[in-house]
Order: sequence, then structure tokens, then C-alpha cells
Amino acid sequence: MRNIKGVIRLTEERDEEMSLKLFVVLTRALDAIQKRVIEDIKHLGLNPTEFAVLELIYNKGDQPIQKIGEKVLIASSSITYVVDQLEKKELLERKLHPSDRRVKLATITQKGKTLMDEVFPKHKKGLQEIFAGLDVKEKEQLIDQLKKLGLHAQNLN
Amino acid sequence: MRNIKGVIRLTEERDEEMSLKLFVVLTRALDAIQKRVIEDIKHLGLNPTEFAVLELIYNKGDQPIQKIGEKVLIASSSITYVVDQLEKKELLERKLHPSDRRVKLATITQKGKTLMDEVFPKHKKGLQEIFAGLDVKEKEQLIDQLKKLGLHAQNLN
DNA sequence: TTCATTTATCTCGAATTAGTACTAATTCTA
DNA sequence: TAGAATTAGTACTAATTCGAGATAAATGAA
Repeated sequence: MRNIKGVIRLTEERDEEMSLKLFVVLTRALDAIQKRVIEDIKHLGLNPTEFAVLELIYNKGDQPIQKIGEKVLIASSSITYVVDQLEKKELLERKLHPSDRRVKLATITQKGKTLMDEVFPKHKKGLQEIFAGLDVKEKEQLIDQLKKLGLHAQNLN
Repeated sequence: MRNIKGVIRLTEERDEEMSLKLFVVLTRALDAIQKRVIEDIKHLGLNPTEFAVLELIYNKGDQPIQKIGEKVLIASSSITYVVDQLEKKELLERKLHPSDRRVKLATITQKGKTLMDEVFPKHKKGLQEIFAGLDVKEKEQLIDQLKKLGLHAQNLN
């Protein structure tokens, strides 16, 4: 007779190993991808966070500082710093919110828009190259699974 | 007659959008996951890098400082700092390489081993919970695709 | 209205990490 | 085998990020 408990334990262990491995692979894959992207972005004189913030207001329009933090996943104190940097480079500006005086909006400047008009298409092309190993179906599938994962992880809080 | 070129262009655009989205989802998923893991690790009085270094020498034995950087994906200059911290906490020690005098090895101390004996299983359990949304098959599949992706991204260098 | 609470942003200080330049040891090569 | 080139590690510096309040404005309840 087979030892059922033993089999179950082995299956659990295997599952645990897979989780550990998945974590490592996920980390490494994103690390490799980000290295590429960061390299591309650096040539613009921007760091990844700055690019992310600029991209946000370039594509989604004026944003309250607060919202930027939520979308780009950065603490509000850090956003202050990043926006300062971008303001120094004259790529965006702060302006007052028309009705709520607590709020400051970040707006892209002409200079920022001109920059993004030039580089955003390149950014997309770059990502396209990076993900060229997968076809559309695979990408869709991966997106679904990763979404599931991300949501699950968040809900553990 | 259908406009073939138009169809092709639309397909390409869709593919580009998928790549962009995949990048965002990947980033967010890992971010959510890491936040969880970091939270868990913080309770041990370690930061994620320290844990990663300690885990490495706990599981793989003594390592040259150099190797640690490669495995944990951190600049060698930063490793110095991390190893300093761990040495202060008496969780590891530096010792000389027996034959190559340029090399210093990081070794885990008894205190470090005792700590890891206690927390590493918890770490695995934590990951298991995070990845509980997927079954073993899905994990395997995800691992394969992410490996493919990671390798492809690396080879673009 | 008035006062407590919430919300949005910022300041400051500390932690973490990357970059640069340097020393020491080893290896390669002419 | 001397001297150049490489490799390992570290010290120092600068950049980036977060967390803990501080401040000011808006909101809500009595």
C-alpha cells in the first residue's frame, strides 16, 4: 500500500519549491527587463521614476501630486522630490488647483511634451523588442495570470 | 477588398499596446508581491537585501563577496555595505580565501544559522500563500514564460 | 458657526543603493 | 620574469526613496 500522507507531503513540498522558484524567476525577469528599459531612459537624462511621472501626465493629462504617487507606486514625500527634479529640468510645472487650494497639479510643459513626443514611441518600440519572444496570445495569458497574482498579493494585507 | 496594410498596422499597434500593458502588469505584480515579502522580512530586523545575502550563504555555503553581488543582483560597492551591516549583527563573518588572497569569503555564523533555521521555513510558507492563487501547473507555465522573457531581455544587451 | 477630523502636500532625517576612484593581489604576455 | 592588464574588494560620494511629523485647507458633525 502506498503511503498517502507521504505523497501529500511531497506534493506540498514541491509546490513550495515552485513558489520559491517562481519568486526568483519573476524577480530576475523583471530585473533584466528593467535594466534594458532603464538603459534606454537614461539616455534622455531621466531616471525611471522621473520618466514614469512624465509619462503619466503626458498620457493622462494634469494630475494632483497625490494621484501621481498612487499611480507610480511611490510615497508622497518621494513624489515631491521627483516633481522638484522635473521642474528644475523644466519638463513640468506645478499649478494651483482651480477649486481645492490644498491641491497642486503637475502639468507638462511644452519642453516636456516635445521630449515625450520624441521618446515615447521609442519607448514602446523598445518594450516591443523586449517582449518579442512572446506572441499576442501568450502576452494576454501572462497578463491575466500576473494580474491574478498581483491582486492576490495585495489582498493579503 | 479589405485593406491588408491597415489590418497589419492595427495588429502591430495592438501588439505594442499588449507589450506596454504587460510591462505595467509585471511591474505592479512584482511590486505587490515584494511589498508583502518585505513586510514579512522586516519583522526579523533585516532588510530585503540583507535577507537575500544571508539566505544565499545559508543555502549555498560560503561565498566570495563578488559572487554575492552577482547572485543578489547588487553592485559590489553596495555589497560591502550590506555585509558590514550583517557583520555588525553578527550574522555572518568575513574570512580569507585559502588560496586566492584577493578574495574574502562571507561565512554564516552560528547565530545567523540559528536565525535562518527559524525564519526560512516561514519565508517559504509566506511565498506559498502569496502564490496560492495559482496551481502547480500554472506556476510551471509561468516560470517557463518568465524565463524565456528574462533571457530574451538579457540577450538584447 | 466652531471645532474635530480628514486630506494634500511638504520638510527633514535616515536608510539604501549606485557610481567612481582607489589599493592590493593575481594573471597574462612579450 | 618584469610590467601591463585584470580582478576582488573597499571607501567615499551622490542620488533616490521612505517614514514621521508639520502645515494648511477642506469637510463634517453638533
